Amino acid sequence: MVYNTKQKKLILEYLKNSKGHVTAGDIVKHLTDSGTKVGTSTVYRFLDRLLEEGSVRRFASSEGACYQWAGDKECKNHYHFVCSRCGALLHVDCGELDRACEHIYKEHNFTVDLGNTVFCGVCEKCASKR
Amino acid sequence: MVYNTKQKKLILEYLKNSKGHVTAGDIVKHLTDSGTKVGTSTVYRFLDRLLEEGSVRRFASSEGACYQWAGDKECKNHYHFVCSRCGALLHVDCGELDRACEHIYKEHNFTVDLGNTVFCGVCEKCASKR
DNA sequence: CTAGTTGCAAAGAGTTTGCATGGCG
DNA sequence: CGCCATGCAAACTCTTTGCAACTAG
Repeated sequence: MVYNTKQKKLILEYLKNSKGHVTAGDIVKHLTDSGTKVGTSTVYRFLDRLLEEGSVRRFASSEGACYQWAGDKECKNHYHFVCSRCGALLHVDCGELDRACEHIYKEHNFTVDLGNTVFCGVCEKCASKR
Repeated sequence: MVYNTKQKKLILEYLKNSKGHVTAGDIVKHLTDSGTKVGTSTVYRFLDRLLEEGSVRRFASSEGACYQWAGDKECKNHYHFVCSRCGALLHVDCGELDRACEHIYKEHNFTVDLGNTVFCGVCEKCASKR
Protein backbone atom coordinates (compact mmCIF):
# COMPACT_ATOMS: atom_id res chain seq x y z
CA MET A 1 0.00 0.00 0.00
CA VAL A 2 1.22 3.46 -0.88
CA TYR A 3 -0.43 6.51 0.55
CA ASN A 4 -0.86 9.64 -1.40
CA THR A 5 0.22 12.60 0.68
CA LYS A 6 0.50 16.29 0.15
CA GLN A 7 4.29 16.21 0.54
CA LYS A 8 4.73 13.55 -2.09
CA LYS A 9 2.55 15.41 -4.52
CA LEU A 10 4.51 18.62 -4.03
CA ILE A 11 7.92 16.99 -4.27
CA LEU A 12 6.91 15.23 -7.47
CA GLU A 13 5.57 18.43 -8.91
CA TYR A 14 8.75 20.30 -8.10
CA LEU A 15 10.93 17.59 -9.61
CA LYS A 16 8.95 17.56 -12.81
CA ASN A 17 9.06 21.30 -13.18
CA SER A 18 12.78 21.54 -12.53
CA LYS A 19 14.59 21.22 -15.80
CA GLY A 20 18.04 20.76 -14.36
CA HIS A 21 19.24 18.89 -11.36
CA VAL A 22 18.06 19.44 -7.87
CA THR A 23 19.46 18.64 -4.45
CA ALA A 24 17.52 17.37 -1.48
CA GLY A 25 18.09 20.72 0.16
CA ASP A 26 16.56 22.53 -2.82
CA ILE A 27 13.41 20.53 -2.41
CA VAL A 28 13.11 21.22 1.30
CA LYS A 29 13.75 24.89 0.69
CA HIS A 30 11.25 25.10 -2.12
CA LEU A 31 8.44 23.44 -0.17
CA THR A 32 9.20 25.47 2.91
CA ASP A 33 9.18 28.68 0.92
CA SER A 34 5.90 27.66 -0.63
CA GLY A 35 4.36 27.33 2.77
CA THR A 36 4.43 23.58 3.28
CA LYS A 37 6.66 22.31 6.01
CA VAL A 38 8.57 19.20 5.07
CA GLY A 39 11.18 17.21 6.95
CA THR A 40 14.53 16.43 5.41
CA SER A 41 14.09 12.76 6.08
CA THR A 42 10.81 12.69 4.23
CA VAL A 43 12.49 14.10 1.16
CA TYR A 44 15.37 11.65 1.31
CA ARG A 45 13.09 8.71 1.89
CA PHE A 46 10.84 9.65 -0.98
CA LEU A 47 13.77 10.27 -3.31
CA ASP A 48 15.16 6.86 -2.45
CA ARG A 49 11.92 5.30 -3.42
CA LEU A 50 11.72 7.20 -6.68
CA LEU A 51 15.28 6.14 -7.38
CA GLU A 52 14.37 2.49 -6.96
CA GLU A 53 11.40 2.95 -9.21
CA GLY A 54 13.64 4.59 -11.78
CA SER A 55 11.55 7.73 -11.89
CA VAL A 56 14.49 9.79 -10.85
CA ARG A 57 18.21 9.66 -11.51
CA ARG A 58 20.96 10.66 -9.16
CA PHE A 59 24.52 11.76 -9.63
CA ALA A 60 27.11 12.83 -7.15
CA SER A 61 28.59 16.29 -7.12
CA SER A 62 30.89 18.07 -4.75
CA GLU A 63 27.89 19.76 -3.14
CA GLY A 64 26.07 16.53 -2.55
CA ALA A 65 23.75 14.33 -4.53
CA CYS A 66 21.77 15.81 -7.41
CA TYR A 67 18.45 14.39 -8.46
CA GLN A 68 16.73 14.74 -11.76
CA TRP A 69 13.33 13.70 -12.95
CA ALA A 70 13.58 10.85 -15.41
CA GLY A 71 10.10 9.40 -15.47
CA ASP A 72 8.98 11.31 -18.48
CA LYS A 73 11.99 10.13 -20.46
CA GLU A 74 12.69 13.60 -21.73
CA CYS A 75 16.20 13.55 -20.40
CA LYS A 76 16.94 10.01 -21.36
CA ASN A 77 18.47 10.68 -24.70
CA HIS A 78 20.74 13.57 -24.35
CA TYR A 79 23.95 14.48 -22.66
CA HIS A 80 24.82 16.61 -19.70
CA PHE A 81 27.71 18.99 -19.43
CA VAL A 82 28.69 20.75 -16.28
CA CYS A 83 30.97 23.75 -16.37
CA SER A 84 33.58 23.35 -13.69
CA ARG A 85 34.02 27.09 -13.39
CA CYS A 86 30.50 28.48 -13.17
CA GLY A 87 28.56 25.31 -12.48
CA ALA A 88 26.20 25.73 -15.41
CA LEU A 89 24.43 22.60 -16.56
CA LEU A 90 23.95 22.17 -20.29
CA HIS A 91 21.72 19.68 -22.01
CA VAL A 92 22.98 18.69 -25.40
CA ASP A 93 21.46 16.54 -28.07
CA CYS A 94 24.21 15.20 -30.25
CA GLY A 95 24.34 12.50 -32.83
CA GLU A 96 28.10 12.50 -32.75
CA LEU A 97 28.03 11.38 -29.14
CA ASP A 98 25.38 8.80 -29.87
CA ARG A 99 27.75 7.30 -32.35
CA ALA A 100 30.62 7.39 -29.88
CA CYS A 101 28.58 5.62 -27.20
CA GLU A 102 27.48 3.01 -29.65
CA HIS A 103 31.12 2.52 -30.57
CA ILE A 104 32.16 2.17 -26.95
CA TYR A 105 29.51 -0.42 -26.39
CA LYS A 106 30.57 -2.45 -29.38
CA GLU A 107 34.31 -2.06 -29.28
CA HIS A 108 35.10 -1.47 -25.64
CA ASN A 109 32.36 -3.55 -24.05
CA PHE A 110 31.17 -0.79 -21.79
CA THR A 111 27.58 0.33 -21.54
CA VAL A 112 27.58 4.04 -20.99
CA ASP A 113 24.79 5.15 -18.71
CA LEU A 114 23.70 8.47 -20.12
CA GLY A 115 21.59 9.19 -17.12
CA ASN A 116 24.55 9.23 -14.83
CA THR A 117 27.31 10.48 -17.03
CA VAL A 118 28.15 14.12 -16.76
CA PHE A 119 30.83 15.68 -18.87
CA CYS A 120 33.03 18.10 -17.02
CA GLY A 121 34.58 20.98 -18.81
CA VAL A 122 34.47 24.66 -19.44
CA CYS A 123 31.53 26.39 -21.03
CA GLU A 124 31.63 29.03 -23.70
CA LYS A 125 31.20 31.98 -21.36
CA CYS A 126 33.90 30.96 -18.95
CA ALA A 127 36.28 29.99 -21.71
CA SER A 128 36.05 33.44 -23.23
CA LYS A 129 36.75 35.12 -19.93
CA ARG A 130 40.33 33.95 -19.56
CA MET B 1 58.67 27.83 0.10
CA VAL B 2 57.47 24.28 0.16
CA TYR B 3 58.80 21.87 2.70
CA ASN B 4 59.47 18.29 1.94
CA THR B 5 58.02 16.13 4.65
CA LYS B 6 57.74 12.46 5.30
CA GLN B 7 53.94 12.60 5.05
CA LYS B 8 54.00 14.26 1.67
CA LYS B 9 56.46 11.76 0.34
CA LEU B 10 54.33 8.87 1.53
CA ILE B 11 51.06 10.29 0.24
CA LEU B 12 52.61 10.92 -3.15
CA GLU B 13 54.06 7.45 -3.26
CA TYR B 14 50.73 5.90 -2.40
CA LEU B 15 48.90 7.94 -5.02
CA LYS B 16 51.36 6.96 -7.72
CA ASN B 17 51.18 3.30 -6.86
CA SER B 18 47.41 3.22 -6.75
CA LYS B 19 46.13 2.37 -10.16
CA GLY B 20 42.55 3.25 -9.52
CA HIS B 21 40.94 5.98 -7.54
CA VAL B 22 41.51 6.60 -3.90
CA THR B 23 39.65 8.44 -1.18
CA ALA B 24 41.12 10.65 1.50
CA GLY B 25 40.21 7.99 4.02
CA ASP B 26 42.13 5.36 2.06
CA ILE B 27 45.24 7.46 2.29
CA VAL B 28 44.93 8.00 6.01
CA LYS B 29 44.29 4.33 6.53
CA HIS B 30 47.20 3.26 4.37
CA LEU B 31 49.71 5.52 6.08
CA THR B 32 48.44 4.59 9.51
CA ASP B 33 48.66 0.90 8.69
CA SER B 34 52.19 1.42 7.41
CA GLY B 35 53.18 2.88 10.73
CA THR B 36 53.13 6.60 9.97
CA LYS B 37 50.55 8.64 11.77
CA VAL B 38 48.89 11.25 9.59
CA GLY B 39 46.09 13.70 10.29
CA THR B 40 43.05 13.84 8.10
CA SER B 41 43.47 17.54 7.59
CA THR B 42 47.01 17.07 6.36
CA VAL B 43 45.78 14.71 3.69
CA TYR B 44 42.99 17.01 2.57
CA ARG B 45 45.24 20.05 2.52
CA PHE B 46 47.89 18.28 0.52
CA LEU B 47 45.35 16.86 -1.92
CA ASP B 48 43.96 20.34 -2.45
CA ARG B 49 47.37 21.56 -3.35
CA LEU B 50 48.00 18.71 -5.74
CA LEU B 51 44.64 19.42 -7.29
CA GLU B 52 45.58 23.02 -7.96
CA GLU B 53 48.87 21.92 -9.45
CA GLY B 54 47.00 19.49 -11.64
CA SER B 55 48.99 16.52 -10.38
CA VAL B 56 45.85 14.87 -9.22
CA ARG B 57 42.28 14.68 -10.50
CA ARG B 58 39.18 14.46 -8.41
CA PHE B 59 35.70 13.23 -8.99
CA ALA B 60 32.72 12.96 -6.72
CA SER B 61 31.14 9.69 -5.77
CA SER B 62 28.45 8.75 -3.33
CA GLU B 63 31.10 7.69 -0.83
CA GLY B 64 32.93 10.98 -1.05
CA ALA B 65 35.60 12.44 -3.29
CA CYS B 66 37.94 10.17 -5.19
CA TYR B 67 41.42 11.19 -6.15
CA GLN B 68 43.63 9.85 -8.84
CA TRP B 69 47.22 10.52 -9.76
CA ALA B 70 47.53 12.45 -12.99
CA GLY B 71 50.94 14.04 -12.80
CA ASP B 72 52.72 11.59 -15.00
CA LYS B 73 50.50 12.57 -17.90
CA GLU B 74 49.81 8.96 -18.68
CA CYS B 75 46.18 9.59 -18.03
CA LYS B 76 45.90 12.88 -19.80
CA ASN B 77 44.84 11.70 -23.20
CA HIS B 78 42.40 8.99 -22.68
CA TYR B 79 39.01 8.44 -21.21
CA HIS B 80 37.87 7.05 -17.93
CA PHE B 81 34.95 4.79 -17.35
CA VAL B 82 33.70 3.82 -13.96
CA CYS B 83 31.44 0.87 -13.51
CA SER B 84 28.61 1.84 -11.23
CA ARG B 85 28.15 -1.71 -10.06
CA CYS B 86 31.61 -2.97 -9.21
CA GLY B 87 33.51 0.30 -9.14
CA ALA B 88 36.09 -0.77 -11.69
CA LEU B 89 37.95 2.03 -13.41
CA LEU B 90 38.77 1.55 -17.07
CA HIS B 91 41.15 3.59 -19.15
CA VAL B 92 40.21 3.74 -22.79
CA ASP B 93 41.96 5.22 -25.76
CA CYS B 94 39.42 5.95 -28.41
CA GLY B 95 39.53 7.92 -31.61
CA GLU B 96 35.78 7.90 -31.82
CA LEU B 97 35.55 9.85 -28.60
CA ASP B 98 38.29 12.22 -29.71
CA ARG B 99 36.13 13.04 -32.67
CA ALA B 100 33.08 13.53 -30.52
CA CYS B 101 34.91 15.92 -28.19
CA GLU B 102 36.24 17.84 -31.10
CA HIS B 103 32.70 18.10 -32.40
CA ILE B 104 31.36 19.28 -29.07
CA TYR B 105 34.00 21.94 -28.94
CA LYS B 106 33.21 23.19 -32.43
CA GLU B 107 29.46 22.82 -32.53
CA HIS B 108 28.39 23.12 -28.93
CA ASN B 109 31.03 25.50 -27.66
CA PHE B 110 31.98 23.40 -24.73
CA THR B 111 35.54 22.38 -23.91
CA VAL B 112 35.46 18.91 -22.45
CA ASP B 113 38.02 18.40 -19.73
CA LEU B 114 39.21 14.86 -20.16
CA GLY B 115 41.01 14.91 -16.87
CA ASN B 116 37.80 15.40 -14.96
CA THR B 117 35.26 13.63 -17.05
CA VAL B 118 34.35 10.18 -15.97
CA PHE B 119 31.83 8.10 -17.86
CA CYS B 120 29.47 6.17 -15.67
CA GLY B 121 28.07 2.94 -16.84
CA VAL B 122 28.23 -0.79 -16.55
CA CYS B 123 31.29 -2.81 -17.44
CA GLU B 124 31.41 -6.03 -19.40
CA LYS B 125 31.63 -8.31 -16.38
CA CYS B 126 28.73 -6.79 -14.52
CA ALA B 127 26.60 -6.55 -17.62
CA SER B 128 26.94 -10.26 -18.22
CA LYS B 129 25.97 -11.10 -14.67
CA ARG B 130 22.43 -9.93 -14.90
C1' DC C 1 -8.88 1.17 12.88
C1' DT C 2 -4.40 -0.07 10.75
C1' DA C 3 -0.50 0.43 8.37
C1' DG C 4 2.07 3.68 5.74
C1' DT C 5 4.01 8.35 6.37
C1' DT C 6 5.82 12.34 8.60
C1' DG C 7 8.96 15.38 11.29
C1' DC C 8 11.96 15.96 14.94
C1' DA C 9 16.16 14.98 17.00
C1' DA C 10 20.16 12.47 17.24
C1' DA C 11 23.64 9.84 15.06
C1' DG C 12 27.00 9.22 11.16
C1' DA C 13 30.13 10.04 7.38
C1' DG C 14 33.07 13.18 4.86
C1' DT C 15 35.32 17.54 4.78
C1' DT C 16 36.98 22.09 6.48
C1' DT C 17 38.94 25.34 9.77
C1' DG C 18 41.38 27.29 13.97
C1' DC C 19 45.19 26.96 16.62
C1' DA C 20 49.19 25.50 19.14
C1' DT C 21 53.07 22.46 18.37
C1' DG C 22 56.62 20.52 15.54
C1' DG C 23 60.21 20.26 12.02
C1' DC C 24 62.39 21.60 7.36
C1' DG C 25 65.67 24.60 5.45
C1' DC D 1 65.54 30.85 13.98
C1' DG D 2 61.52 31.70 10.90
C1' DC D 3 58.05 29.93 8.44
C1' DC D 4 55.60 26.15 6.59
C1' DA D 5 53.42 21.90 7.81
C1' DT D 6 51.19 18.87 10.99
C1' DG D 7 47.63 17.00 14.04
C1' DC D 8 44.06 17.45 17.14
C1' DA D 9 39.54 18.96 18.08
C1' DA D 10 35.69 21.47 16.90
C1' DA D 11 32.61 23.09 13.41
C1' DC D 12 29.93 22.15 9.24
C1' DT D 13 27.30 19.94 5.64
C1' DC D 14 24.88 16.27 3.77
C1' DT D 15 22.51 12.05 4.74
C1' DT D 16 20.52 8.27 7.54
C1' DT D 17 18.03 6.25 11.39
C1' DG D 18 14.93 5.76 15.56
C1' DC D 19 10.76 6.85 17.32
C1' DA D 20 6.42 8.82 18.65
C1' DA D 21 2.64 11.32 16.55
C1' DC D 22 -0.22 11.67 12.53
C1' DT D 23 -3.22 10.49 8.62
C1' DA D 24 -4.87 8.24 4.19
C1' DG D 25 -7.63 4.56 2.91
